[in-house]
Amino acid sequence: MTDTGERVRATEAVAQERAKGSGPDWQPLQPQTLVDHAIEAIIAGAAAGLILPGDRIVEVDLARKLGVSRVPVREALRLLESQGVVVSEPYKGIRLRPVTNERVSDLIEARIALEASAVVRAVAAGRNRGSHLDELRAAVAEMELMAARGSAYGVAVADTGFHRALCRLGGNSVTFDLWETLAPQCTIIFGLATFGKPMAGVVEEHVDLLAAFEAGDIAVITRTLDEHITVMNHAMDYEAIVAQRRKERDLP
Amino acid sequence: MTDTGERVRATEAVAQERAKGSGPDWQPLQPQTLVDHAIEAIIAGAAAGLILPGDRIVEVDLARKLGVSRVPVREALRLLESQGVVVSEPYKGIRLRPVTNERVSDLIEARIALEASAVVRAVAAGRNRGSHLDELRAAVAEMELMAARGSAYGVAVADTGFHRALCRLGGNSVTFDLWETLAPQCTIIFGLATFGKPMAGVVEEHVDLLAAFEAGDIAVITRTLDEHITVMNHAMDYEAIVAQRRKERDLP
DNA sequence: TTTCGTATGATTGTATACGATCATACGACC
DNA sequence: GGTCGTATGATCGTATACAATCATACGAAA
Repeated sequence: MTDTGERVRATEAVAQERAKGSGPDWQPLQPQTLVDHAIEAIIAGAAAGLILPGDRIVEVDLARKLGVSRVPVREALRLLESQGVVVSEPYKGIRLRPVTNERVSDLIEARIALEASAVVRAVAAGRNRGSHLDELRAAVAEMELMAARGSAYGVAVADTGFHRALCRLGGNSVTFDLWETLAPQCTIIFGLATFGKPMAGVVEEHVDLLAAFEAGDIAVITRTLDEHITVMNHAMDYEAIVAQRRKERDLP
Repeated sequence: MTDTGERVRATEAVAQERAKGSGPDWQPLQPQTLVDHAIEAIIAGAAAGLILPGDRIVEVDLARKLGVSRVPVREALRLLESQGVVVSEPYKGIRLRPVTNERVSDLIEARIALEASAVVRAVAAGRNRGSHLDELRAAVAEMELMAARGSAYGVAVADTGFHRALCRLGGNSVTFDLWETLAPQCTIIFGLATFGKPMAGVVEEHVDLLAAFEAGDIAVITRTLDEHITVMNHAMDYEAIVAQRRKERDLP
């Protein structure tokens, strides 16, 4: 049984444990340091639009807002920098990474590449049948529920869960960790875009994806994944969305 | 022209600039903070076997050895943690990530997946001809030179350069950054393994790879890349190598 | 003998204080 | 008027000091 050894947030750690299928086991609880809290807060703040892509992030301000000193904030920012969430220039400052349509496209493409690799491996290992699909099915069900309720956020969360589970089934912990690296950035971007229109279509797409996965038809899976790209990418102008958000915020 | 915005070491930044082919341009020089030095030192130390996988890393000791305070060391370790080079448990300690054969295999597989994705995109964009190949050719030449000199380390460096260039030609900065994330771990592992035997074979493989790339034959490229995996993976027992190193170090 | 409570040293997490660097603005000099 | 030197406030980088936590060892009580 592979253990990534990474530190993960408590909620995810639980989900990860559940996914192993070996029943509810004791989870060696990890202390939540202020660094972890800071990381989560920054991502959440970015996804909520409190800080917009390109915005300056001043350590002391952020530290004051979070009620901690600069040190944990700095360490959190360093970690986020290595994930590409923020960009930093020594002695000049840190800012939330600006969003360009090209970057969004690259981000999605990279994510798809990782997932495709994972899927191929999962199918090769026969992890595309039976109880292995439990988590995927649950995610789809959740997605349908949230779509019915009209909760775009809920759909987005379930969507992320689906792809995460898919990636984990590949069994390659490195690939999975890389995927996790990308996840926060996706959260931020899609959070800003409110994941607006499709909803119903998205759900259906995942149903298809799941079916193709169970059938082991890699060509179909790859094609379906690729459609994600084109839809996500050409359907929205993320730069415009950010500009719009900025205008809304700066005027009143 | 895309700018990843990441902080990179000066030497790499220069190479990156050169690779753009737009002539020697002014490089906006980046201050080298102690954090950067610490990162480099840790990776170098690990690759040189000063610290072995699984070894405890005590902040204050490392800080003393590097002649700096704990803060930059901590930040460096945070960054390396997010890259998977070290693992950390709050209040308990940080250690160099233990090496298992499975992990090495996963690492290589993930890297190959990224490179394959990049290659497909590079070929699709027509960046597999003419001056785009300059850097690749240079890397192969360097490899041949180093092989002739019998410098395993030199070959390894050139090898890394080749694959980095290949990945960059894909034009997806996210994919490239992910690849860079994996690079230090590969450096450490292959550094320990001394990259021993093949040498001549490795050089030849890259010549083939380059030819296939120029021909745009994706199937051949993929297959050649996959051979890397199996060779690297099944040819060596990394766990045994580390154990051997440890024994050598602990006894005298 | 086993188990539990407590003390102790080591190590990490966090806060504060200080030094280094940058961007900007202003005024002197040409 | 333009260019350069210099001052100033803001911000980041680093060092030091203190608090929190852990692993271990030791001893008392059952």
